[in-house]
Amino acid sequence: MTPDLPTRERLIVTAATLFRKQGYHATGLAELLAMAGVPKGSLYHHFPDGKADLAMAAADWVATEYMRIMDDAFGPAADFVQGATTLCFKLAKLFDMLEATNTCPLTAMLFDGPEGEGFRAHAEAGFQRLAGHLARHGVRLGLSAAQALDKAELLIMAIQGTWTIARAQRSAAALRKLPGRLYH
Amino acid sequence: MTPDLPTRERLIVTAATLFRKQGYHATGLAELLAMAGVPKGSLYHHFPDGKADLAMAAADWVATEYMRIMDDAFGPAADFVQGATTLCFKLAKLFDMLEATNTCPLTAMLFDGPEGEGFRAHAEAGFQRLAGHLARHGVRLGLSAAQALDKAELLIMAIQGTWTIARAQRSAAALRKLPGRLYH
DNA sequence: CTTTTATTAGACCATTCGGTCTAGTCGCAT
DNA sequence: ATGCGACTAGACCGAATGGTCTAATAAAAG
Repeated sequence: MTPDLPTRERLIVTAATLFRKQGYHATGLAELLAMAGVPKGSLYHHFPDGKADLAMAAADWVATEYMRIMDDAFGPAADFVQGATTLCFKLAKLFDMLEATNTCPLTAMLFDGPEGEGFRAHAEAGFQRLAGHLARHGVRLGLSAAQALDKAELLIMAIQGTWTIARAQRSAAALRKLPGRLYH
Repeated sequence: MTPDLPTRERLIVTAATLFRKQGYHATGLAELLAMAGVPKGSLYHHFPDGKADLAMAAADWVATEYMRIMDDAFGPAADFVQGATTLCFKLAKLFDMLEATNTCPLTAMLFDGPEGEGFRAHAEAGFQRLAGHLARHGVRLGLSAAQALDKAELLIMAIQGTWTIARAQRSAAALRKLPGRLYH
């Protein structure tokens, strides 16, 4: 799993991968540690609160990755719709690369995570950050602040739901159809 | 929990409730049985394959419920957009009633369930059934078959993603805003 | 009433869960 | 070289997991 990253990073990436594929509760620590090639002691050294702590870090990592993909898609775009279209196709490609087994990065962290208010708030903040980031692209491309946030939030929500269906169907087709359906 | 239903039904309803609130893997059999007031023996009598078997039945039950709500919303509607708007508001009300802790009925069964191909296929079929059902309303309201399916699938996907966000935000506001965003 | 089938009841089991804890190892500053 | 802090290693733990099994009970049929 992901060659010679520092232990801490390797744990985060492995956790993100596994949580996205199976969910938080379906992933055992033993499985996670085996895949990361890291002993238990190291986990609790880097993440004193264990699995829940790791989930926080994984959520952050995943959100950052997501923002990077957004930038790649919207950077060269001439308008919001074009950026959104590129984003959907990029995600469809990612979906295929992950062999259709992974869930939407966002959904994984919003749906299934450690119990308790702490993580919920963290996940909500993560979504807010993502939406804000995407909205900024909208503004840059000429939308009003309100319009941009509206379009950004709708797009993220739609992608989330669509990805979930796409996984059940084992096909990225729904993701590729999304822009056409959303902006006819 | 839901007074004097036959044991089998009580198990299904309790399972659907719990899976929707916490997910499949986060729900223990002990918890489930305690809430349903049913001993273990009865579970394995009615559902020989145990938890996974019960999850199938719960998924079916939830899909049927969802279709009933769709009918309530689209039955009196004059066009698709009106029906969709009513549906979103009905779901928002349901969301509030469940104290914002539950996930979208569909998402729960698509995201987190028993391992193995069997359940995935079952969940996919459930979505297909739902989309087909909703599309039939669309056709009845004047859309072409292709248009109706497009709009039905998009609506269901958007609701799914939106509900997930709504839960993270502990507010049904996003669900109520959805129709306006989707159909400007 | 007697027999038979459907259902309930829960003790019991192996396994796995997340988490703790004590040794030991490594790199680096002195 | 020595001492120190960061990190690794994995044995170990109690609790909880899903699942099995036998005995008791209820309901229906003869």
